[in-house]
Amino acid sequence: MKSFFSHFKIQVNSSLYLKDPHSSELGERIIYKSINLIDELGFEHFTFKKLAIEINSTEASIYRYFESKQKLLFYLINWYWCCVEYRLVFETANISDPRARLTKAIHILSSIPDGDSEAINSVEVPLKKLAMNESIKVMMTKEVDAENKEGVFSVYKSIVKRVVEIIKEINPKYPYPNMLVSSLIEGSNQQRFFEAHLPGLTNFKEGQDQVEQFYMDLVFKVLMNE
Amino acid sequence: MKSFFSHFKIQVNSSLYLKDPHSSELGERIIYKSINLIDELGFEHFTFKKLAIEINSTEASIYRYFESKQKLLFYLINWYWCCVEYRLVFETANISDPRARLTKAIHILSSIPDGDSEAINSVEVPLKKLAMNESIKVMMTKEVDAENKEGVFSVYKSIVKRVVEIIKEINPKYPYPNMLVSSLIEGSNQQRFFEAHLPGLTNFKEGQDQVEQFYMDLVFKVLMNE
DNA sequence: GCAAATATAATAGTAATACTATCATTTATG
DNA sequence: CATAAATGATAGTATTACTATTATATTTGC
Repeated sequence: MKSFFSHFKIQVNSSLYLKDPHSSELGERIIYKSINLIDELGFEHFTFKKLAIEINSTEASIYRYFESKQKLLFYLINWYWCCVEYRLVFETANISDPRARLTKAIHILSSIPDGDSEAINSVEVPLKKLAMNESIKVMMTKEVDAENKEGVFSVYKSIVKRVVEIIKEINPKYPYPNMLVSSLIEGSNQQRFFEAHLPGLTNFKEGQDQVEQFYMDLVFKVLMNE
Repeated sequence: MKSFFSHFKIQVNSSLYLKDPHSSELGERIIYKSINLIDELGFEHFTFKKLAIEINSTEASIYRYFESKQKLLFYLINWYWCCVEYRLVFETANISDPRARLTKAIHILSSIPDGDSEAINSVEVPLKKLAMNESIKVMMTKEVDAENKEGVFSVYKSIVKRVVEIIKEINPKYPYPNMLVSSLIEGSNQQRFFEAHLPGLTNFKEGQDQVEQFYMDLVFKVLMNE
């Protein structure tokens, strides 16, 4: 159990920072404040200058922690992915029925966690919102291959792999488990964006989590054996 | 039939340009060259300055046609959406079986068209690649609500609506047709990006269009009545 | 408690970006 | 051929995404 815990100590890939932001008070101010500020401005309008003003510091100081705003966003997204993997492991650990485990996994991947009862820390919910609205912009770039080589996507891949394993228990013949999981993760983020801004592309209903229900229905139907 | 054709004369929403690029030779050089250049550099590294050099013109001249590079990209994406709607209407027009019509629609939405036999013009294929890799970056921004009000998404919504109608013929009780279609459109683009750069998230197989097959399988299973 | 190391702040500077403005020149049109 | 319209050439601004330098705090090791 020891190696298990050490794996889940929320430790973001060190290629994403120049200096560990958790190692100092300024570092913590940088990451905590950037979550709000990116959310507020949108990543395009977010700058280190604006962040520096918010935390009463300077651009130069922030650059000692992160080499670019893209890396900072990747850091935050990785932090979120670490939260998700943690929950995925612990919340499915003692469920023996693979279908119940998959239900739990779909919930974790597609819903916005309840801050009080589900989130493992105070930033999981705001991080989820960041990942939802901004992550795809730093993923779908020309730099993706270089970043992949640095290991930026290892946690993400590990999450997909874990859920794929559950799917294989339920229907080992299903030919597209990886695509099903990755399209669920990214698709649910996008559907929530659409719900908020382009509801005509969705089947929005007040007071119901249509996104989670949509994917719950979809995944189980797709895995049905004929 | 006349009003039909006039609807499909590839006419991109006029809120997207200051001066119609199809009205002059320079305008056409701008849009044709920008397709290649955005694809080559990625939208983040694409600038009007670089485009101006490529077409032997100036930044100022390009700004007479498009108020920003975002609007230019939206213009190109809308152009692509117009191609897709055109094909969607004409290629399904005389198919009576709704399942065969849906098969065709999924093909049009999820595949990369064959330049010789399928594309309706010389830019559909490069436009598809642009839409695939870059569209989400201008869609998921803080400006989306303003752009939506200007009608930038009307063709996109119309495409979704057309496919939703087919789905309703096949299974009128299915509760999430809009989400199914919009997740298919965006998801297939992303899955193709993953295939190329993060194949571990997919079920890539040499020589097969796994993306189209994945969605073909998925949509029909999801629409099955119990 | 003090020196040395380290972290941060303050400031300055650069090249590129995303524009706007002005004016001269070319090209199309009536 | 005159006039308008389109384009080119040039310049300029504010912002961005950094890098570099030096001064001032703050921490730590002895």
